[in-house]
Formats: sequence, C-alpha cells, structure tokens
Amino acid sequence: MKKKRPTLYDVAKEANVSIATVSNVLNNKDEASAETVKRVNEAIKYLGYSRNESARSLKSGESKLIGLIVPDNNPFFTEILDGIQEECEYYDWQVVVANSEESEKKQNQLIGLLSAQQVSGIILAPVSHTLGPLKMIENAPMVLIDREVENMKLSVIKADNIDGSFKATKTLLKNGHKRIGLILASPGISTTVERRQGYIDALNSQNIKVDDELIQFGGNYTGTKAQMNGGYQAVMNMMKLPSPPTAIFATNHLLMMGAVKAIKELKLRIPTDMSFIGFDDHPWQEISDPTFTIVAQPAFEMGRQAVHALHKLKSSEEVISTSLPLQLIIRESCGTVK
Amino acid sequence: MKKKRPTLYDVAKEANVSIATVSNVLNNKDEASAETVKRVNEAIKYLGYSRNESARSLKSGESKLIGLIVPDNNPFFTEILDGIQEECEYYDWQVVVANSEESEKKQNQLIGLLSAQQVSGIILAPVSHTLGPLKMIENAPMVLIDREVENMKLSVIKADNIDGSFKATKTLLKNGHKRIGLILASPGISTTVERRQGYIDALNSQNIKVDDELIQFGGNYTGTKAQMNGGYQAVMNMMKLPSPPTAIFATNHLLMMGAVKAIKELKLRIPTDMSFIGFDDHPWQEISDPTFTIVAQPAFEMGRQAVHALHKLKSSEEVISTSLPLQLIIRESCGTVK
DNA sequence: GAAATTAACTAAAACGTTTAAGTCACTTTG
DNA sequence: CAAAGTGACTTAAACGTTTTAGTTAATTTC
Repeated sequence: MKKKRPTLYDVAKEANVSIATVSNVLNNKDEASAETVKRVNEAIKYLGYSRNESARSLKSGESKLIGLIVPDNNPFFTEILDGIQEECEYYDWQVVVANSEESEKKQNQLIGLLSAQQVSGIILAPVSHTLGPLKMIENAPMVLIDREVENMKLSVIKADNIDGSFKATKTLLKNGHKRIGLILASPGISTTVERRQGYIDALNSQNIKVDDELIQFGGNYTGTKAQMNGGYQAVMNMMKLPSPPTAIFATNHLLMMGAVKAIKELKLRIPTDMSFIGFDDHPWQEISDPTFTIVAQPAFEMGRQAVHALHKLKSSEEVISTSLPLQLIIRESCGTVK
Repeated sequence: MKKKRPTLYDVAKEANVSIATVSNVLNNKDEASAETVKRVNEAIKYLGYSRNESARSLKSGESKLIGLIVPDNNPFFTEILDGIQEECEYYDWQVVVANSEESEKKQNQLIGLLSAQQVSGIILAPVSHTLGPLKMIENAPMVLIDREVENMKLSVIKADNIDGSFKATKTLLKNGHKRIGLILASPGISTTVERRQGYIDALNSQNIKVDDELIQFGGNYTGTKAQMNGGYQAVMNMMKLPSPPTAIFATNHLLMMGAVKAIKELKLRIPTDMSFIGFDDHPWQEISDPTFTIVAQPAFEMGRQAVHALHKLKSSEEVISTSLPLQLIIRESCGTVK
C-alpha cells in the first residue's frame, strides 16, 4: 500500500554525492558543477524523489500551508477561497480550509490547530468584534477577511459595506420608497454594523426617520437553514406592522433567499407589490423571474488580496487595510413605489 | 511579530522532568505518576505549549492533514467539503483543499504536492477516466469521490447516477414527452457516462429510439462561465432542430443554469412550453418561479462517507465502493406534454 | 613561488518530536 | 532471600531536511 518515499539520502547515494550537495541542487544554490547537477537530477528522476515538506517545515519553522477559517461554507466564502487558491499558486502555498461555524470557541481552537501545523499564515473571517487571547495570533501572521475586529492593528481586506448599503438604500429611496425594511445578519460582526450604517446614512440624507421596527436581525442563528429562516422571519415580522415596508433590502445571500421565500408565501409580487434588493451576486439571480437587483461583492478579488496582504505582512511586516468597492447591479426586482 | 513557540524541552525544564516524560503525558501513555502528570500539565498551560505538528509528522511519516482535490469550487463540491470537514473533526484531521480546474496535469501536480505534505490521505474527484502514473498514488491512500476511474480497485464514494438519471427521464416520459433533450457535461468523466446511460435505459424501456441530436455535451470547457455557456449552447442547438425537444434534462447545476437562461431568452415558458428537470438541489430552486424539479445528490453524505472510507482504508486496507441513491424532487418545472 | 582565493564539494549539527532501550529503587514471588 | 517484576522515570537515536563550518585541490595574485 504505502511505500516508503525515497529521501535525500537515497538520492545522494544514487548520485554519489553528499546529501548537502543534493539539497543545494534542489534549492538551486549554484554550488555544484554542471555535471553534478545533471547527475543529481537524474537520480531524483530515477527514484521519483520529492521533498518531505514535514522535514522542511520542521527545519524552517514554517510549512507551505496557509489556513483559511470561514464561519460557513457558503458561496461567498467559496468564491473567496477561489481567489485565495489562485493567488496561492504564485507563492506555492496550499490552503487548509476550516469552518468555525460562527462559533468563537471553535474559531479559537482552529487557530490553535492551524498554528500547530506551522502554517505560514492565517486568513480569518472572525465571528465577532473581538479576538480572544492574543497569545494565539503571535504564532502565525494573520489577515482578516470580510470582517474587522476592534482595537487591533491587523491587516484586513474587506468590502466598503457602508457605501454599498448606502447606494442600495438610496436607489430604493429614489424610487419613492419611504418605508424600507432592512434585514441584517448577526449584530456581532462588523459587516452588519456597517451595512446598517449605510442604510441609516441614506435615510438621513433624505431626512427620513429611521424606524427600528424596520430593521430586523435575521442572522442570530448559525447554519444555512437557520440564516434563511432568519430572513424569512424578518419579512414575516415586518409585514405584520401597522405600516409595512414597500421595499426590502436583505444584506446577505442567505437572508435574501429566506426573505424571498416569505414574500412568495405572502403572495406578494416582486417588484409590483414589493421592491427588493439583495446581496451577493450569483448566476441564478440572472435567470430567476424577476431578476434581482443586488449589491455584488468582489469576493474573488478579496481572496486574492488577502493572500497578497499576508505575503506583504510576512516579508515586510507591513499592515494593509483595504476596503474594496461594492457594486450595485440593477435588475428587475426594484420598481417605483405605487 | 512571530514569537518562538515553546517546545517539549521548555516544558520539561519547567516541570523538572525529561522530554520523554512530557511526551508520555501528552500522549496519555500512562507511564507517569499522578503528581508528575499534574506538574507537566501545569507547565504546559503556563507556557502555552502546543505540539509542533511538523515534527510529529516527520517522525510518524504522516501529518494530520488530508487533501481534497476538486475540479471546481462549485456548490456541489462545497457541500461535499462540508461533509468532509464534519467527519474529519472526529478523526482530528484538517483538510487541504486544492482545485485541479478539470486539468489532468494540474491534478497530478496537486497529488504530488499533497503527498509531499505527507497528507494522511487524498480524496479525489478525478478529471478523467484514468489515473496517471500509479507511482503517485502509492504515497498516500486515496479515495475517489463523485467520479470513478477505469481498471483500478480504489475506494470510491459516488452517486447512483444511472438510477437518478433513469428516474428523471422516466418521469418526463410518463408525462408524455417523447423528445427529451439531454445536456451532459464532459464525456471524459464517469458521471457523464452514467447519466447518459440512465437516460438511454429509460428511453429503451418505453421503446423510444434514442436520437443523438438530442444529446448534447455542454461541458467540454472548464470554469463556471464556460459550463453555463455550454448549457446555454446546448439548448440553442437543440431548439434549432427540425423537431425540437419538448422537455430538457440538464445533468448538472451549471449546465442547468445555462439551459434555463437560453430557454428564457427564447421566450419559452417552463413548464408550459418546455418541461425541465435539473440536477443538484439548491435553496434558490425552491423560491424561483417556477420551482424546479431536480435530481438531488447527497453531497454532504458523500463527503462524510469518503472520509470514513479513507479511514477504513488506512486502518484495515479495506476498499469500499458505495453508490448513494439519488433523489428526484418533484416541483413545478415539468408538466405534461401538450 | 608562497599566500590568498575560489570552486566544489562534505561532515555534522540542528529543528521538535516519538520511542526503544536502559536505569534505579522498590516490591513481589516461590 | 535471591530472582524476577514493576513503577517511574531518563537517555539517546531517529525521522529528513537545511545550513554552518570545514576540507581539499586547483587557480589566481603580486
């Protein structure tokens, strides 16, 4: 079954040199004669030798792995992963993907497990506003993605949520809506705070009073089903109000699906009876009926930049903070108010 | 920035014992007195010690990592990843996720990189019918997922594609359809072969002749956009036929979306003008209008079972082959023929 | 033409574990 | 009461690399 892999020593014996020379050849250290290089390379090929990265990483204190900790394997983070993988190819890193399931305890455990693996760095989408005992983050360079934490100067690659939310809300306002329902995820993460802020800023800019009953948190629970259900309940709650909203803005993909489900169940038609703006673009939104206006996140790019930031952090201790612009894609789901 | 982590040696010094004793305590070897165990554990806590997995894996020849190689980061494989992660928690493994982008060359490279990392095993969704030089697979135990390869007795966890496809086709036939368009992915993978077979079996069972023009391969290209486009083109081609299909069966998620897009562009209504069955269930299919009848794959369960099969393979050299049943979920998208 | 430099190597230590093989002071056994 | 065990340790080797500090012979320098 599992054969013993050849080692440097085997190659050295085959090529009649010392293991140091083989190592030099492998690392292009330019200290061997052309003839020796050739002989060593032939031996490597003949034996099918490849490095043992465990040994290397023991020696160097660092593996060629980076850790990615996401709170959920949803399409948004999958696209981020895609970007991360693409950029990692350049640095010759592999990605260990772990799921914190929005649990702080699990997140901290995972940070521990990953740094035990001697990962070269960690890309983290934190589950809350704060990071636990700093001890852990001393072990591996860390870059935050999508979400920020308070009081720490860490590199973070995120979206400009305030602006994205502002633009979406403004669009609804321009279409004449005065009562706009906002469906947010958990209040414990920075994206929620920012998306709420953008909404409030937009209302303020038109001198419309913020009605807290129109702001619902649908993401207090974890897991796909629960988040969808959060969006569903949020709509149900809002529509029971004496003066229900004429438009709804759902600030993530799962909340959006739950919300649309509720709207459908209530036999309200989009955009005729209800205007709707969602978050996170996905192909199906282009083919659904109606097609959905959404705030699109540059998830792939975020992934790429996070890897880049990690590398920067490692090579020059430089802390990078980027807010990438969000794009409002107008489709059919928001009309003018009746 | 990066602090040196304490080692066994530091703990040993702190607790006034040898490193062997510390190691024994760490591994619950039951060779130390209760008092010593306590002292060692205190030292571990005090110093914030945790194992260096690189050293362990150098010694043991095996890391606590497993590799997952997918051809694409799509929702299907993401759900598989979810299942893999859940099951890995039990075995205390972490998952390195790599993307072969449906390229055989890349796939083989990745197998090499992962086994260089001394992964405990590899879960692979192969990009073609054959596996390259066997040399590679001797290095790490391997379990195939979703797709099979020829002439190799490897563990494989897959879906019963023939039956799933048979059931879907049969349903369309029962509804009176005689010309059913089939949209397949790349002919180079086993799922395509099987889904085609199920379709043919169903037609044969009703004595309906197979028309090759109704079988389109939409997945010869790689990448999300390209696959969707493949589905789109497939529909466009079929609808140009003198006698176009009255129903379409798209055999994966991306092809389905492309196909629906084309149908929409052609101003055909589902299910009034065209019946439709898709593949892979996703929440949006429940809220779209119409809702879609689909063949659902137990992706999460496949992930779990793959990890389990890997463990079985390692512990007892037992090769497991499983075909999990597919479920046809009937919704609104397929009606009776006019 | 002796001293210094260079090219092409090699020997050995080190990274942090695990483990086989001791050691030593006490029991236990027959 | 000598032999054999046992409990609680320790020593040192080994895993496969990288790297520092040599070594040796050939070549350059003045």
